Amino acid sequence: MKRDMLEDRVFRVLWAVVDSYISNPDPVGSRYITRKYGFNLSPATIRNIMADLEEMGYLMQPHTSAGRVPTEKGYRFYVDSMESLKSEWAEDSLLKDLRKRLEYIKDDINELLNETTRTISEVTHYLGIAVPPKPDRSIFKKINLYKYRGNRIAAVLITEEGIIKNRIIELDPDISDRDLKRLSDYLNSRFSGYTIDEIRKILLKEMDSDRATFDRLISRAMKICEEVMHSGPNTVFISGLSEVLELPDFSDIERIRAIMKTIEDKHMIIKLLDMLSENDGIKVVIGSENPVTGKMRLSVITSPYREGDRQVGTIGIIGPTRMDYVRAMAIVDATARYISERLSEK
Amino acid sequence: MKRDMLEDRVFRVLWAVVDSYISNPDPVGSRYITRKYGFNLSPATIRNIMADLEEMGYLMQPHTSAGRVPTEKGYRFYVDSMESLKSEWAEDSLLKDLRKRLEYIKDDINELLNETTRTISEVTHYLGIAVPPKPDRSIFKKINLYKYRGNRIAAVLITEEGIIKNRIIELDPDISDRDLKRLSDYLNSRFSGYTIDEIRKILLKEMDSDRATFDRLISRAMKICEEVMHSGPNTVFISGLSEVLELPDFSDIERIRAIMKTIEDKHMIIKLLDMLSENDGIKVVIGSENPVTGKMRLSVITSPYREGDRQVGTIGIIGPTRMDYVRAMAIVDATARYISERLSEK
DNA sequence: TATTAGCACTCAGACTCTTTGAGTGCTAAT
DNA sequence: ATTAGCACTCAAAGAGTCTGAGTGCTAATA
Repeated sequence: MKRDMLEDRVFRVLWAVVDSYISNPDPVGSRYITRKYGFNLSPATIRNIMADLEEMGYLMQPHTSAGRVPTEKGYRFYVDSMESLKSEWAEDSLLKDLRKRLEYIKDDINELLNETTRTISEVTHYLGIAVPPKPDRSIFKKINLYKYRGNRIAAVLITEEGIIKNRIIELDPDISDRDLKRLSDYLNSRFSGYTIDEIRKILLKEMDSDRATFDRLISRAMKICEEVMHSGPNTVFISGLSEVLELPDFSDIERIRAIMKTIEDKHMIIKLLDMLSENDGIKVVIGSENPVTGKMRLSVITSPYREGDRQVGTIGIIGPTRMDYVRAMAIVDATARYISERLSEK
Repeated sequence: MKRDMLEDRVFRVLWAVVDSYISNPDPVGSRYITRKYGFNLSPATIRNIMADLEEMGYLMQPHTSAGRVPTEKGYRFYVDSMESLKSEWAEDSLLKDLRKRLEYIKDDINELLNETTRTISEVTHYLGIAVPPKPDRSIFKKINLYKYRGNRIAAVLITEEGIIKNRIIELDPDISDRDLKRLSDYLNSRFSGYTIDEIRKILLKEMDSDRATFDRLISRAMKICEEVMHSGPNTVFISGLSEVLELPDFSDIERIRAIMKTIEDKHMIIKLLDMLSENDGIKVVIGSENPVTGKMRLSVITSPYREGDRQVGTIGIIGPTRMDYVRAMAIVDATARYISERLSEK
């Protein structure tokens, strides 16, 4: 009993330190805690507790005569302890605002996501990020081929989800209109209803059977599919560079550089987000919990969004580890929900 | 005669100051000039000349006991005096490299431009920028409409240039397949061969005549055209944020912030580049010569690229006013040529 | 008359030294 | 178990000094 009381108190102090540090980037001292968080204890006692917390790895001192600052472990505790209070996250007015801002955006998913990242970054002052749906798991609906300048053809692929991919492809020079028609008929009848992923697999099989090498129709079809499906560099939307630079956390030039470098390498970001979006729900990665954010003291909060019942992409936030996790999580959560709603409506 | 000699000498000193300052961001002193640029004059004389140049507005002193630094007027002189030496710009090896790097990129113009900005930024260490072709002046080739989820239709527009725009449009709910066919036939027969700009004008006229308001076919057609043509947010490709941060010119955080803000506002950049690309050839804007780069001590170098004989877009560089103009101009020039070549081949 | 040597002067930047104050850990008293 | 009290630490800010690169001016020189 006594034991429990103690522990509880210890963690309330930890919580207070994190809470204070999040809203103000100065190391937190014992006196400040007593005054502001009204434990009925003297600074000396708090000091003892803090020393314990430091030993346990939740806090650290930037230098001997300074207050304490949370370690990643400390943030982790804070975040985990918040998760149970999910219901209280929402700041209604804020979230309503959010929706309002996105409401007027047209149905184009890219525009929607782009504007989403902007909005997120504006309200949080962190980086807003969004990965658009990968076509891999979307369903082939129709492909159209047009002749285009000599030996090139333009291929337009439409999926059930409304993703439209297009690409100009160089084909053998002498393809006739009739061939083209046959080709697109073939593709449409053959693949309609499969996911892109499945189609890719089918194509691989076909390729193995040597029959394909002789059948021009199929080899052409394959080429087209390959090209169209791989087209479009994997993009991520990122906004808020200027926002993020306003944060006191990024007053160090070296740090800014490191971050820019990371951000410019979109592949890395995509990889990171992919890792996080494997299953449902909001996720928080704190600093070195993930190699990408690694040494840069960055945290990432993400949530997948759905189209119907399938999750197709991810949105999120990148910010310093000293981040207002509660607010950020609320915002990411609400935004992801809203996007899902938009994509799934009707 | 004597007069000319003098003037010539004065400007050779100016040239030397700019040249030196460009390769090394320290204010340039009189002694340094005599040693490094081998005028057969004493530092004292150079000092006199520099004082003259300062009075004429070509140079300035950061503080009394420092060397001189070029003003914008000074840079302008430098750039203008270089322009006549255009032929010597090319560093062959560099330009060949450039081409090699872009060669393997597929025919997709966006990918090409994106990679172009990357390459430029990497070799110059400044920001690489590119504006993709505006569809406004490209020629309508074909539009295809597909039914898509209830009352929406997917419209895909192909232009002669191979720009493919697509958009999902909400139309009256009860459109039949036959109507859709009629609609696309109408659009295709009516507008084929016109530029997007022209079509827009035609549409405006139609709108005036009240006949249109009653003819469903036309009003629908109009809606579709409007939506498709306006679709796609105007984008600019920008690369090299991390590169640019390595420059000594951007060791000041405030400056970085200002720049980020400018860059994030793509509309501004587009506006800027549009202003510059009105006619042919390479352009250099130095600092406050343009309101956008205004107080930020940034310079912009741009060159339009062509498709066939029409210029369709712009590529360029943004960097600090203390920029290696000659090299940068050479690179922009060569790159624009190369892009034009690629777009116009076949 | 144009150039230059010489000299006094200026000033940013680097360095050192000191002060300040917030915060700690430890010990002894409660 | 808690706390008051005290000695100690250390970053940050300020003051003073030194240095060196660079200037402008004047008087001597070619």
